[in-house]
Amino acid sequence: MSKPGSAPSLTQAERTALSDRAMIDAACTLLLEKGASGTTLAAIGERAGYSRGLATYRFGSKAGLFAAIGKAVSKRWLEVLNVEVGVKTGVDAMCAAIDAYARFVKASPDDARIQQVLFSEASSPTSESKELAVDTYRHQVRDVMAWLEQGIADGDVRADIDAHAEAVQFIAFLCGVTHLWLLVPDFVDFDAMRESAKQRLRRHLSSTQ
Amino acid sequence: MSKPGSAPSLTQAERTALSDRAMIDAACTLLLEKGASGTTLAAIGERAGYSRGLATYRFGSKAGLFAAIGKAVSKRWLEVLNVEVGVKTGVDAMCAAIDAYARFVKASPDDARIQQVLFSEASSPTSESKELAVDTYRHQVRDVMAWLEQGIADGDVRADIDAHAEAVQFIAFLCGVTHLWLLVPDFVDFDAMRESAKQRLRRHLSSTQ
DNA sequence: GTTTACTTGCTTGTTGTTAACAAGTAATAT
DNA sequence: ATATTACTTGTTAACAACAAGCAAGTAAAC
Repeated sequence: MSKPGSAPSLTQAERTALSDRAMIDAACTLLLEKGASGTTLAAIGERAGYSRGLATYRFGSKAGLFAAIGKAVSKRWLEVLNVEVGVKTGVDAMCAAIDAYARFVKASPDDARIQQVLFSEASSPTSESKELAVDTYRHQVRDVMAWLEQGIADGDVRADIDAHAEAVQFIAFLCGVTHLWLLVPDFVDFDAMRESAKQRLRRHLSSTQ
Repeated sequence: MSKPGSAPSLTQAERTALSDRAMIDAACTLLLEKGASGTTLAAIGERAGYSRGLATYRFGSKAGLFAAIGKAVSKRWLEVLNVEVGVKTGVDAMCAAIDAYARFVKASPDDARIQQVLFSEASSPTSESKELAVDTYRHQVRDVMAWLEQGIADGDVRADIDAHAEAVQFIAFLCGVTHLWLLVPDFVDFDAMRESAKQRLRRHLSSTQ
């Protein structure tokens, strides 16, 4: 509160929060435009209105910044998922997850694109974002597995399935659809896919044919 | 045939073929070890027994070399696929494709890994290998679609499906499974997945329940 | 209330690595 | 003998990462 007038007069904590956010926003824009390897730390800092060195200074490294972005995006997706799935279990929960994902991609396509770009990098043997991707997938598979096991316990899901294998295949399906959608957008119509995928799930997993 | 003894005395064409192969082999080894971004052109040339500059000289650029590798791997996969599918159509052809893929991954895991690493890079907006990946996927979807349409014509496949959407989902499923397998190998058991996936296909697509 | 010591947010200088290209050399083909 | 070809070495520009520095802010001492 020392300088009234021109300067906004922020506390130091507010300043870092502001510049962090500005750089994350800039990084997202550049990620969508030029991809991970085409995005430079200098460009991020400068587009955010700061110097070329700030991004490294704050996030330690390029991988550190990308990890922060990946974490934020994953968090937003999990919120959408939790709202849609709620307390559902079994095939209902999986169908809700499909709807949630279609909704997420429609409402926040940039988030979906960014997650896909960052997680694709994780395929590289030395990728530093590998851990985040692996943890995310592990978590998702565990959730789906729990839905299936509860569904079996409730008698809604066939008892002769391998819950883990089915969960992995379900997550793999969503991964693959996103991958193809990002690569060839006109190929994948999420709405057309939704009903077909849900029908397939029910036919395959429901105990009540 | 001028220098008997020490030098192997090869024609120029033989020499380039030899060095090209040596560099592609070296690049594959390094790709599996360190990923695409961790692999340097200098390391490729030197591991192949040549200078740091030869890889650039021959393939024009890093992307050019990777494209050559991607093309070679895709070609080998398509050969395996064609042998397994043969003249099958409809759901039978799709089941054969699943078997072929499981066989390919088991017989040539390195090929599968390399293809996955290279195609993952294609997710990047500025990727130069994007075109190859898109073409490959387009080709595969077209094939699956043709199988489905023939199956519908023959009365083996339900006539009320969207062949294109189903084909995209089938390819997406295979992409996703590979992606997860590369990222978390102990997660994905191709053999456990095979039967389940084939059963799901039949239940979903066959006209004869 | 003013001066002094310290912290913090950010910038600029620098280094090592890398892809890409250009210029060169020596072996091969004609 | 001359031209072509296979390959190497020199060089440049871009980049990530780090270190040193600067200026604005903050708190303590007098």
